Amino acid sequence: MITIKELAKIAGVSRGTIDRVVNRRGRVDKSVEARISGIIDKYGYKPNKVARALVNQKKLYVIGAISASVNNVFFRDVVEGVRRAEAEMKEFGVSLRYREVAKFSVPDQLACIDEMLEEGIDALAINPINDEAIRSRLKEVDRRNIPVITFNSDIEGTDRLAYIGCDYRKTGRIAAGLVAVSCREKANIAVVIGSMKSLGHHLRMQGFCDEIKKYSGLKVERVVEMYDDESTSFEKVRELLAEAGEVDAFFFAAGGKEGGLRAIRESREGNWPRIVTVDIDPFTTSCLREGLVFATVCQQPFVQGYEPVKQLAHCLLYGEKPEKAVQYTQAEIVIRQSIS
Amino acid sequence: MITIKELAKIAGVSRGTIDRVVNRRGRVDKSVEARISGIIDKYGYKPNKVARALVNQKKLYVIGAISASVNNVFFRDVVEGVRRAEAEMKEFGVSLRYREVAKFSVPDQLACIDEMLEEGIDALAINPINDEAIRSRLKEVDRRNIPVITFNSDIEGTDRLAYIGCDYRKTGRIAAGLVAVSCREKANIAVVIGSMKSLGHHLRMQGFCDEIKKYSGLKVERVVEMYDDESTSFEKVRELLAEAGEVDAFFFAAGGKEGGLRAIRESREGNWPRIVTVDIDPFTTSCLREGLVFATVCQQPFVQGYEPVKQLAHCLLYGEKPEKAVQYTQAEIVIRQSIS
DNA sequence: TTGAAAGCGTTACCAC
DNA sequence: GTGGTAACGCTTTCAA
Repeated sequence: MITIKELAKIAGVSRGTIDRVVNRRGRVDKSVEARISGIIDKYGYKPNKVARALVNQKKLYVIGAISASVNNVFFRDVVEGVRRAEAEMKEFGVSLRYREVAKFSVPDQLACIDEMLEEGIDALAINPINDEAIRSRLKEVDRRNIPVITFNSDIEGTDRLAYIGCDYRKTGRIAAGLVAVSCREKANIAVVIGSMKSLGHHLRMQGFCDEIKKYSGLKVERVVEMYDDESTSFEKVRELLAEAGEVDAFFFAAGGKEGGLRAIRESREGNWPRIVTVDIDPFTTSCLREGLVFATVCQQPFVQGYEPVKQLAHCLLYGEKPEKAVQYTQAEIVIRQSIS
Repeated sequence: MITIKELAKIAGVSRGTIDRVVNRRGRVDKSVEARISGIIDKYGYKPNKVARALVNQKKLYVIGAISASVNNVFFRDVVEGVRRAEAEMKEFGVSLRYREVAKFSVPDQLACIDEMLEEGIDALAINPINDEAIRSRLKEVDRRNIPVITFNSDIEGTDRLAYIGCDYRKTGRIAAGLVAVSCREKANIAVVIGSMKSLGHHLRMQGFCDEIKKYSGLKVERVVEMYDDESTSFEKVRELLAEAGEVDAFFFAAGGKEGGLRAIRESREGNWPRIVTVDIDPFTTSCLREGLVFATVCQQPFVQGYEPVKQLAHCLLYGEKPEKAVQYTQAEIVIRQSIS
């Protein structure tokens, strides 16, 4: 590994000049710059990360993190991941500014971004609402040379360094596979979803339906929206059960499944339909334990909190950009025996 | 974060002396040592990892890695993990010496350890055979102050820093859960295992049987050993099918499942029993695709290669010991929809 | 047993 | 534009 010092001797210039070229700081003569660039390539010089980190420790970096969620049990694990990354990076002079905003409020999220910008952040991890105003604000963030990583849900048309989160369509397909395994012959299936307008939910449902079609005998008979609301979920599922009484399997494709699950539990004791959900929380865990839910497909919420912060820190500290722009978290199948 | 320099000033000694105390290098007056230890605690001094790494880069560390396996498909992913860690740590002056030895040959493994010891290694990652001779040799390794991490299988009675690998019993339990989901009412189950004498296989079977017992109607009727040999596997499974013809589900609890699966595929076209396996390889993947195998429980082979090397490197570079002595890899359920 | 000083590879700053 | 030098926090070496 060649060092900046050796390179300087070879090029017959000072380390300062090499440094300016390597880090594109400007104030270097065009011709000199070209010559040095050549030498850098020739010798394959790569700045030493450790030495770089040592000097950079003096700086105090602030990473902003914004979750679009309040009181969502899913985000507890995300926060844990964020905190873990924070703890690990603390000794390298990286600190964190974490904030949660209401799930679907564009103005809130906008205000939050502005606030952070004002307070001063060096990088941003955000679970963005896929909205025009947010998009243009994130472009502004990028213009200020603040690196951005999105997590949990993505937003098109910005220069975010990476998206780290669920492959929604795949989650749906896997859920379908699980339902299929548990229903040998024929089955009527109901899908309970948050909102058709949510891109993630929509993709999940598509993946699910596409896959179910491959099994003759299986049919998605009903799709119910419950707007992430427990009581709506409860009511709609109860209606569904009363109506025909012929639902053999359920797929709960979003949060807010508690209401619906309670409705099922109450309605037909002992003779439950086959149920697959997404994500896990204490309630789902108890449902797995008692056998009401037989599988749930999770999306590594911890990783969704941990990785964005970690990768942004590495970006600030060592100038390392994420290798992959789209990093899907694993679609983890959890059954009763997986827990504890 | 207080530095060694400041501490030296406070204690009224030189940095050298602090360094000697912190790193237990000896040659420090007893009373001085006690006093300085007190100050270190009081100010909560922790050596700066980055600075430490910077100086230590001059050193060239060698990590030895030994897998007990030749031509095993499973270990391809392990090797990938090892290589990845190697690549990442290379720039920090860590190099790797990787070797594979025949699966059950104690003399081979012993010879391999000795060889490495002679060539000179600074740390050892090993997939040990659980044997008395190996155990005592690993104790010798420890006596030489060479940190050891075991992976894939553990060995009792040594001072290995950590074990990183599968929770065999849990894998068995999860497999049982999957079989149970797919067999609604009654079912006769056959378990195909490598060898009862292998601790891992044994635990897996126990976990499986314990869990199956919880489902009335399900019964483990037969357990077959095939000694990790494809043709034995083929023959024994064929016999089994011919014999009674009443096996509703199979659990292949070890590698060498290819023979057995072929036997099933040939025997009853279209009307296959429910099959769960462990681990994944191209053959298993194709079985998942065609629907012969409906689920396989994997154990993150990549992680089993990556983490030991990475953690040993951190140990050498920063003096960081693994936080947990037993690090189970995730028991990952894979179905057709999980792949590609 | 202890201290002083050099050095690791980088960045930042101040002259020129 | 460019060069020289100090500094980051630690380990190592040599001298006392």
